[in-house]
Amino acid sequence: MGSLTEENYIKSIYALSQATGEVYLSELAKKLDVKLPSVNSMMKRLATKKLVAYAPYKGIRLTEKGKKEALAIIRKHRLAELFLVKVMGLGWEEVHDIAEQLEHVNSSRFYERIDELLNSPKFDPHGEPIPDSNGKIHTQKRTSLIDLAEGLTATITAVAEDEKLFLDHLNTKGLQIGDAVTIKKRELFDGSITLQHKSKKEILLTHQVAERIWVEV
Amino acid sequence: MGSLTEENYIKSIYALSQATGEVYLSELAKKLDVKLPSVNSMMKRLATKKLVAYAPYKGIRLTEKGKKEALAIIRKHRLAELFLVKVMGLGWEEVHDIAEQLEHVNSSRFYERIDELLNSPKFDPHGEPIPDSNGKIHTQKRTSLIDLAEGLTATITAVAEDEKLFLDHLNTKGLQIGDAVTIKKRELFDGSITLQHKSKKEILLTHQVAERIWVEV
DNA sequence: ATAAAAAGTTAGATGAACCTAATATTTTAA
DNA sequence: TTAAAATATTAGGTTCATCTAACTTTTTAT
Repeated sequence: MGSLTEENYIKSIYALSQATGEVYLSELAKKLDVKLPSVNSMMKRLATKKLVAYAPYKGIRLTEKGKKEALAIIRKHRLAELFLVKVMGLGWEEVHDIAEQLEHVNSSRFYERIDELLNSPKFDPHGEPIPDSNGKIHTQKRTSLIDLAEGLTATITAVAEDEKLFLDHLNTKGLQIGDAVTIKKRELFDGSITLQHKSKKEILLTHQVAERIWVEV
Repeated sequence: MGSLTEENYIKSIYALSQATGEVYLSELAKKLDVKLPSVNSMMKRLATKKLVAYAPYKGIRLTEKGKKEALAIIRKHRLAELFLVKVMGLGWEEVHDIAEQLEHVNSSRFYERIDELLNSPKFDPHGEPIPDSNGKIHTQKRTSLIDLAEGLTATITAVAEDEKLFLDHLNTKGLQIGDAVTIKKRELFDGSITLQHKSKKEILLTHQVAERIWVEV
């Protein structure tokens, strides 16, 4: 296991390279809130440790070893989040920062027990899949609320952001994972969407919010 | 809040200065497994932060501010231990190392919830008192098993070591906090003690073990 | 009481993780 | 197609937490 800092680099590289398999050093620098030279020298170190493939002036990609480490950290993060919600009774909007710390706890026993207590869960409180202990992860095909035609009904399966502000917003709108919603109206002008919710209330979401909500039709 | 390293220094100073109010640099160095110059320079730093009182060639003592910080860490450690045992179902012999990591988690919400779930507990799984959120701690007068006369019956209230090897040993002997024991025989030759246990079994403890078990008559 | 042992200090070095300033390479767009 | 913008690198410096080697102060024991 690497240092806390190394783990955070690995995790961010994994997250940012999801789409293309690669990250720019500058993206990483921004995400981690450090300057480019810091990223540059860390990449050299992670490259000698065979955790990333890195050639000067080229994008960064994780090696298999690097991916495995990333998934182990993500597993711990998501197990921790679910544990904090289900066992400790915290809200889904307040668990991210705590899980950021718990994900670095080095104890297989601790995470074994969490996994047992939660009965080997498949998804975290935000609907994100939890990698299994071998790093296998179910990546579902994802449909966003903004891709649904008017009149369609769908179930919320996940949300794209694990940030307090966003989740607080969903709380005030009364939306949760598992909720069924029907598209009442899509505004052409600003992309906002009106939903019919199980609570019978109509809910207005801006495009910015709706695109971050994943559903299953 | 200081760094992880600083927190570990503070905690060790507190533990080692319990008896006399002071620690030698060399004791600290031994406990933390670092060399004397490391301790020396850290003490200068903690002194400028007003966490320790320290004069060259003199012993170290915590300031009030330092004590408060130490007690906050100890509170987190002991709450974590009890949580790991009571809520997560781990054994008292395996929670120390995990609690060493959890005690550095920076989240009042997390510890608030643990405290609530455990109903503001007063003692950790080893019988050590848990400081309250203001750092107030109940230090009980302590009687060791080796101080009891033959024929007396007492209840185990705490054990002096939070180390796997010691606790494993107590587990094999079948001893737990809360157990009632009667002193059957004290051997003058080697200080060992034979107990009558609630399980009706006789248990032989060496002096080394018996002196680490606290009881209430 | 003084010499040896124990305890503590200072100086200078190292590696991790960061920084700024200067420079080089690659991409993009006039 | 070349100049500007974006991206990446190098050089050299900082702080934290550690080290070794050399030295000083205090304690202890003959």
